[in-house]
Amino acid sequence: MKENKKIPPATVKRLPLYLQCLDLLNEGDIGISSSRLAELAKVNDAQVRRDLSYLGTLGTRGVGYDISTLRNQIQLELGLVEGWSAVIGGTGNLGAALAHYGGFRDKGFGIVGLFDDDPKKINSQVAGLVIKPLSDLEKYCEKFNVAIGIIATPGEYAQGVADQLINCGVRSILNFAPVLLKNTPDVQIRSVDLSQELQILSYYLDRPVLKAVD
Amino acid sequence: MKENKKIPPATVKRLPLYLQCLDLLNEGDIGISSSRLAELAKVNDAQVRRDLSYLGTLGTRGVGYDISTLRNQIQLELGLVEGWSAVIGGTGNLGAALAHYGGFRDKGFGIVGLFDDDPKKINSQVAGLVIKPLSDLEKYCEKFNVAIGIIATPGEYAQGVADQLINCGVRSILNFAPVLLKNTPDVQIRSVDLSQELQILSYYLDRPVLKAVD
DNA sequence: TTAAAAATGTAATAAATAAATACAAATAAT
DNA sequence: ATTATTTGTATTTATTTATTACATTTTTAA
Repeated sequence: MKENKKIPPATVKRLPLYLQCLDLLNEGDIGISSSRLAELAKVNDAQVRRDLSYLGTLGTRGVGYDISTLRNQIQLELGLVEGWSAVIGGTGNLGAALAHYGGFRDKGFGIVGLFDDDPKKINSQVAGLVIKPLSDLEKYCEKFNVAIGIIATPGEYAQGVADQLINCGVRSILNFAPVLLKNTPDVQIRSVDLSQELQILSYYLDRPVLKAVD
Repeated sequence: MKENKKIPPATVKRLPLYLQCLDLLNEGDIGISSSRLAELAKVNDAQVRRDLSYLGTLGTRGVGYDISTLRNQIQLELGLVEGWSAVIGGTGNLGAALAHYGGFRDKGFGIVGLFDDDPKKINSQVAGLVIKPLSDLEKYCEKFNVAIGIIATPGEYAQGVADQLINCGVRSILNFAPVLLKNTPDVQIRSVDLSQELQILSYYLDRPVLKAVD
């Protein structure tokens, strides 16, 4: 368990963004300045330096940051080098999309199981994985030491799947179902609601002057 | 165009949440108090009252809020009654998932076109819609008065699709590709990066004591 | 009829976040 | 050597968000 350096949530949110920006650079590039990174990430350059300073003294005065050091340190801080295993509950279109999504594996997350309770789907394959019934969840969690559960079921099944995940020891859940999951102590739940995002966009649709924030 | 009442972004973000919570209530329920709604939405009850007060004087002191009035007013404020048309660019797994996703139609958004430049996909059907080449985008935008573009392509094509959408007069974009789109004046861009969400979750995975914020 | 309870609306305050400024310290370039 | 560059960080300022507190209104009930 890492000690709690207490990086502000707003900074944690920007770290993946910085990582993304670093991937835009040319292969040959060695270093980058805070101002250049700020430009790519569309934030203030002092903010970049402040954010990065939470990870330690990474840069060199008068020079800038070494790109590969920066990438490594951010990945380390975010825990992207731990090889976390994840499972996906729900294998409809969204579940399948997530299973195929290369972005997860690129970032060090391995999808080790797909689960669904629809008899028509069980034992069929998606993205090279055989869909299993949720009753097999515990077995998988033990075998692969699953750290993350991704919920992609219709709303009405989401809480049930969450309960089973938590019951199997999963302590981090990324929820794509359009429901608010119950809070459980020591369980981190992060929800992404596609329709809510569209609704927020809709508000600003009529009001081009206003600027939405993240 | 609506006048700019300037509702704080944090409030705009919670309005869809309140709408979701209202849908959880029993059919028979007529009214709801700020504290009950706060409990469902997991926020402070004063926050609920403050948020709702931006929409006008909706409640009755000593009584609470009329559920259907509340629902109507939030929908009105968010522009969910305008029947916006949307198109989806990119018809891979994620695009298909979004095309099938009922949550959009439920909230008043109509998907009127699917676009992809992969010859193997053009003219095939997904969710009852025929996939068209992006060269047809302009025609569709005129015909259906498309207000929203949803980008679900791989990262490398996202900016190109965005440019075409903007060129066709689309002024609101919901981007699911893992790239930062260029800012364009008067164009609202909202990005959802699935892998970034997972990375943020990953940070908190090792630090159960800390509490993530949205 | 009056008093107590319930609940909103909002002013005032507090907390968190973000942005800007400033500058010493380290490095590189001339 | 001197100048220019750039980090790291302290300090300040501004902005946004969240919370507290309470007057006001309505309902309930004694």
